[in-house]
Amino acid sequence: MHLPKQLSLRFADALKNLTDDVTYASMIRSTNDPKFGDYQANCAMPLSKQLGGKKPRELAAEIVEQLKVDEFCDPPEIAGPGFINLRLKNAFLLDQLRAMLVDDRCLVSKVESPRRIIVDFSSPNVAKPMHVGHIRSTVIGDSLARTLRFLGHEVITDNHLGDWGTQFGIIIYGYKHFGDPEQVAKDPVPELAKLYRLVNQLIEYRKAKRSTETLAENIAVAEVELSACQQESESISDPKEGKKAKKRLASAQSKLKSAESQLQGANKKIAAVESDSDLFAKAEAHVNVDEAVLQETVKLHQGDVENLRLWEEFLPHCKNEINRVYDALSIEFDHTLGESFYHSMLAGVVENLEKRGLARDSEGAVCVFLDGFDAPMIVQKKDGAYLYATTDLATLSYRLEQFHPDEIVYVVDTRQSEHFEKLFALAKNIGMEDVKLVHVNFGTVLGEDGRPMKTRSGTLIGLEGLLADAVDRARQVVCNPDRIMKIDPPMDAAEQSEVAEVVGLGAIKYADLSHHRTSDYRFSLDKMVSLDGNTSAYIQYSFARTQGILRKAGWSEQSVTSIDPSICEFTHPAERALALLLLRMEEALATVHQDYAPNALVDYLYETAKAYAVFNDNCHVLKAESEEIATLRLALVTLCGRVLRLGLDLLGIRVIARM
RNA sequence: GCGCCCAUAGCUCAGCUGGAUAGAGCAACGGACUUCUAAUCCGUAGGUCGUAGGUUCGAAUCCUACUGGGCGUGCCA
Repeated sequence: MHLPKQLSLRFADALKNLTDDVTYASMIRSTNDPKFGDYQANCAMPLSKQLGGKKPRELAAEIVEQLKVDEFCDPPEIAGPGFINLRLKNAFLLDQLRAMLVDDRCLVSKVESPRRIIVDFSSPNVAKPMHVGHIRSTVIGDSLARTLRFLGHEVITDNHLGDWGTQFGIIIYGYKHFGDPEQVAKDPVPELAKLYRLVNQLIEYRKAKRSTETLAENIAVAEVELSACQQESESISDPKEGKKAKKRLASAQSKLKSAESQLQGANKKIAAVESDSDLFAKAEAHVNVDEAVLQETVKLHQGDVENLRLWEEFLPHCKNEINRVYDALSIEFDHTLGESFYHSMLAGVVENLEKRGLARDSEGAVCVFLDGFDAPMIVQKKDGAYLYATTDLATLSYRLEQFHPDEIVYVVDTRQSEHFEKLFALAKNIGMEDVKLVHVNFGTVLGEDGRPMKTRSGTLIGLEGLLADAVDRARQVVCNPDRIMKIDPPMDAAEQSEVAEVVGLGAIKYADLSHHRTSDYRFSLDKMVSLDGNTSAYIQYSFARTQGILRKAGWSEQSVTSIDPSICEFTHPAERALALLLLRMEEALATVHQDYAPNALVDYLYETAKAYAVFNDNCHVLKAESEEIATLRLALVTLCGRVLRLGLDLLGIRVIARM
């Protein structure tokens, strides 16, 4: 049941003598103050302007005259400049609750025309240590896939694993030069991670060494520029010119600052290596490490026997590593077709582009130049290696052939926006027009200091450790003796562990999903597991309370199937407020789909849980004024539990019966 | 240089295709537990929605300029 949609159909009828434009009929939204009813129609004001002459309030009166909503609403009221306020009839709300009790979809209807949608998400680079930044794509993508599927679409999930890139060149190089085969065989995952970090550090060191001279020059240039700007701004008397000079001065200052911090960063990397004699010796012995790593990668791609063997040996271990994280997060994929899967198709992609005259040689690389973009899309490097653009093109055509999707959703970091703009533009150029391609971008995870957490720099908290931390924190709260003694029958250790896990993992997912996907957000473990405020624990706790009441009342969820027929009114505003929210699940899910934004569902669940808390405080079930009223309240409790569980499930978050 | 994104309460963030008095949470202060689980609820306080213009009945939302920050910008992904 999507109430605004139902109402807008009625408005479309009422407006048909005034306009053909259906957008007016759809201008219905929920009110932000109950005194204006439940929903408001805002069409009268813009329409009066469109039609000219007629006053908005008069037009509103005319619309109301034509409007037939009496089975849903009390008589509409006109307010303010021309708002039409709609208040749902209590009898209607109660009918809907009764219908909802015998509907396992919480009255959320399936879409009329299901689409086949591929959701491409998570896609980590295996062999690189995973950190908190990787969790966004995974959690957002999983939630979108679940939601779209529930809405009735045919969803195919695919984890486009980075299993064929430079990181394997790094590991192979590390293994060949620094690896201890016995150690690696015994304890592959941490050993390989160690090798990755070591070689990466050597590469960074080389880069830093090479860059210091240029960086120093940059600083010198910036200093000269700055002093010139200073002199200039002092000598100018004209206020307008002075302002401009001031601006130039500020710009020069920030340029200098940025150059200095770059040099500082480089020096830090250098010092880290040179202060460690063993590391320094390695760095000296591997002066060409970056070039050599690329060579290893090229050899792998060209089918070098040794490198291919190592890749085959290492890959399963790398997959195990990330699969442990997926297991912990209860995330599954229909397909895991990594980059390596497409390797044999890449040459064909480039050939095809060349044949069509879309790609051509430029500075030794094969490039596609697209209208509206300065930089080309490089599909083959001058050393012959392919790039992610090539793989993405191969992946796209494979998916079209294999799955015939109506839509492909890429849940990928917003920093890759330009790449996807190019990819989508090129797809259009080569005739892939029938499929809707969507880049569901998301913002950066920031550290506590507000700086972006970058993949390649600094020490990062491992993802697995982070999940364990969250569960531990949750356990401390769950096992708080003061609380746990109140629970009857007592929780045994196994149940406590279960609760800790569900709450801890839920906290991490919820924290991510509660922010709008496009905004950067500040990652704070303390906050998300604090279990105060807008957190998963609050929703999970609300759910547990619904189950507690059912238990106490001696009812199972399935056995609550009706509200006493004599009930035709609410007995408390909190009952009505909760009932209305329970009927708005579909609205929330529609927004999730429309904007590919799970935070709309989070907001809805939080609102609903808050309404439930108020209801809980004011409306006693077991001590209700009459048995009939008890049936209404029991129904609300049951339905609220179902809505919260369903909503959390669509976020990929589990619930427990008590906590 | 060019392109994209962001700027909302002390802090972290919402704010739906423009709608009525801009909302939560945290932190602060004051209340409510012989409880269907107080991991809760009620109340108080906190804002020139970065600045300046524009569009109109009406702007946090759309347009322009500016300020400040982030990201990207030919051979990583």
